[in-house]
Amino acid sequence: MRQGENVEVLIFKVLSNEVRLAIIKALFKAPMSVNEICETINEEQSRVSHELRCLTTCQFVYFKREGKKMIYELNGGTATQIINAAENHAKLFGDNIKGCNTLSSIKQKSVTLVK
Amino acid sequence: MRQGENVEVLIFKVLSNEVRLAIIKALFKAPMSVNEICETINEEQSRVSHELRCLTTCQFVYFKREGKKMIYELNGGTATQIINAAENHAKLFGDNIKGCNTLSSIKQKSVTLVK
DNA sequence: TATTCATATGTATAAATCTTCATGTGTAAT
DNA sequence: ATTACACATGAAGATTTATACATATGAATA
Repeated sequence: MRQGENVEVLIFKVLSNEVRLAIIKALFKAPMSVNEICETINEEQSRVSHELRCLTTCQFVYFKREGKKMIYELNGGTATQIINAAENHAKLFGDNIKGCNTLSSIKQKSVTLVK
Repeated sequence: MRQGENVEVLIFKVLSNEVRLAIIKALFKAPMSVNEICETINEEQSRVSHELRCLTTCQFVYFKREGKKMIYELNGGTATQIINAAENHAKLFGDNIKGCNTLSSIKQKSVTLVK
């Protein structure tokens, strides 16, 4: 992260990652242990643990111990709200966005709307 | 961007940048030329142009020429929806998130909620 | 208490993104 | 047609983030 970065930017950074987003979406359905998350999203355990730490720190999920397992659960509905709003944009404009190869240097090909 | 990345992740990536978010927020108020954006958010022109290209490609803004100037304008309300939802999360949990130093290796300090 | 299971953490390399500088392009005015 | 203005683009080095591997930790059970 860069210096002085604001909270909103950080929130979007957390969500702008395939694995973290997949974890959140998996937890939409139900609380799960780490292994269950790994199976659901088909990712390696240490990878998932790293991302879960990020998600708990940013309060998108919390956890509780159950014997040897850690059960992760979504924290409130804010993640859902943000993701739904993004899905709305994706629904409207997704086809254009899909063509992107890089972020800073996206190849622009007559994708601009003009009123 | 990584291979096969989905549209939602890309949308969040676009928003997870100080300058791009600042541009969008500047355009909340009114359509502006590139120079006006530069002055408003206090950033260099080439930087702003690069980020505007990203924003137009992803359909958050569009533009029209007016003489020598290019006037940039927000495209619909989806950006506002997404940002408002993020602000909602920030309002609830921002204090914890602020403590973060890096993204993948956030230092976790008893920030976890337990029901 | 030794072992196994479930998960977390540290770290190094690879990959992506940011940022700046130099320069290119289009429009309008001289 | 030349110049100035407004903006866009290319590219490279700097910085951040992702990813994978090795290993550590805590709980339960033998």
